[in-house]
Amino acid sequence: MNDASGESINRESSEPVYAQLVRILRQQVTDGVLRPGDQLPSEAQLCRRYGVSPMTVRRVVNILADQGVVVGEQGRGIFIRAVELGDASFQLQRLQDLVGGDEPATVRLLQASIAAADATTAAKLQLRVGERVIYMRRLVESEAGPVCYHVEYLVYDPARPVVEAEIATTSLQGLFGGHGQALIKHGELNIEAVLLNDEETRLLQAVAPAAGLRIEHLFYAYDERPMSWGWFLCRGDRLRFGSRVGLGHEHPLDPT
Amino acid sequence: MNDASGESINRESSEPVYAQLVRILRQQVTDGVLRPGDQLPSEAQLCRRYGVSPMTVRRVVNILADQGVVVGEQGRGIFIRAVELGDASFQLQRLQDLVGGDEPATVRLLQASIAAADATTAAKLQLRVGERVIYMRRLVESEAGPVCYHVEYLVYDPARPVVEAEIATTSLQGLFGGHGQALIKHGELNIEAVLLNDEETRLLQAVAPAAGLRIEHLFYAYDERPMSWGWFLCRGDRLRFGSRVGLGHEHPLDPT
DNA sequence: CATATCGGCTTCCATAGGGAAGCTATAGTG
DNA sequence: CACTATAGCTTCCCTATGGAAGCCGATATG
Repeated sequence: MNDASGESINRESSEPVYAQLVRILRQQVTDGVLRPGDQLPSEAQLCRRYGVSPMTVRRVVNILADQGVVVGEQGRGIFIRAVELGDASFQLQRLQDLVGGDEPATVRLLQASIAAADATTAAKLQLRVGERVIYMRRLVESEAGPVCYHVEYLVYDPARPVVEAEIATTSLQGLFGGHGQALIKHGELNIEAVLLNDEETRLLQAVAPAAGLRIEHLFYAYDERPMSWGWFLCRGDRLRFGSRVGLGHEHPLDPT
Repeated sequence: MNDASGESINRESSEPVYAQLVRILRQQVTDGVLRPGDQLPSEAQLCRRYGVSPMTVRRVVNILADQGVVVGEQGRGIFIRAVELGDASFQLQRLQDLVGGDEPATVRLLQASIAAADATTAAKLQLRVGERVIYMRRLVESEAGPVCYHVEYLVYDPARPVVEAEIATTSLQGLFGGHGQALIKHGELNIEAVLLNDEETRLLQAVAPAAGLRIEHLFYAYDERPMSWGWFLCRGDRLRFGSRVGLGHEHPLDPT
């Protein structure tokens, strides 16, 4: 009450105390009350000021720290971090949102066949040239036209027959969600800009020469053997990844 | 001791208990002991099993949860999450690392002059057409040749004269780190694939037609007014962003 | 048999308190 | 004056405990 420094904790709210405090402190940063380089009140002071326990304050500081808002230096204090260009990160999730946003995009299966691995594919999937792979091509279409062209090579394993559902996947959710039956242990992604070749240009109904975003993916099964290699090819003018740094907006890692 | 289920907590280690437990549980996931959909032992069980306090277990679970390894459902349990394509995120930090990795890239200032804002620039910077802006062009070069072309428009504010240091920035660190003197409140980033125009092709010593990655940035000052607009243009074949999903590797958010 | 209640489990939140390690400025010593 | 020791602050870690809210199955009741 004698403290005119803004909001205080509402004990009745359904919002947890720690979340409230995170919000309050973030707000002070966006309002410019706290600026990069400034020192936060010490944890003990925050306890008194907001009437919460040390553990709660500790938790709040931890959250703010790995949100990149503050940085703590043992024995010195907690300081507001300056915004850096390198903080930006692009979530692949956005691709799903973007395309699935207005009108849920449909996925059309262009081809699904069994082929022999060529040199490149064999190298990626750690097979010998000529071994059998499942070759699939899909086209993601929104109402505005084709957006994304997806090529994928799957290791053909008679012991683990590829389920129909896998091939017939016709939703982006299917492509993004559990690939197969959650057989994937981990994956490596690469993103780069490329020139579309003739076929790609035609499929995406672009005008040559056209640039595209190529998102390559390589997934490994639980036995650490490559399982799927492929890439998404998106028209440069129809797909854009956005990101934000600093505050003045909701943090991507925020809950709810 | 009677518990053969792997590692236990080392009380003497300098590694904090919570960090050890995080590591142990992650390891169990990568080893396949715990698989997507599996339920973790309850928090109480984890306490007994590893001889740590409930609060510590709670903290561990929180960390794993926002690392995306597990997901907790109130009243039911904590479950291992399946790897999803959408989990991938590309850190702009990598650009800095990539170029600054082997041989630190140099930044050459091609131009720095005062110009009148055209329609596009004025719109971005919320100025009127014709108002003065600082126009800068930089070329980032590694020993392998030009990598990145940077164009930037700064609002010309006589009250806040642009420091020499700002213009003379010749290191990537300078470009990425504190832009100016940490005047930036927040920024918006966009990444897309584009065709290089003639000048860009020439500067980057590419062969037309060539594709490039365009990273556009728009920075706001603390008064919420745009302050800087520009973009990085990188040769598609010289820059690639990598990312990983799932385990079997160190998590990007891990400390130290 | 169908339905409702309850008890035991779960995740989650918050508190109070104690202690280790690190920084800094001050007081004391040569 | 130069240098050292110390006291008081800081972040950071961990424990022990209690309670809220949600899920689920067993038990009792119509």
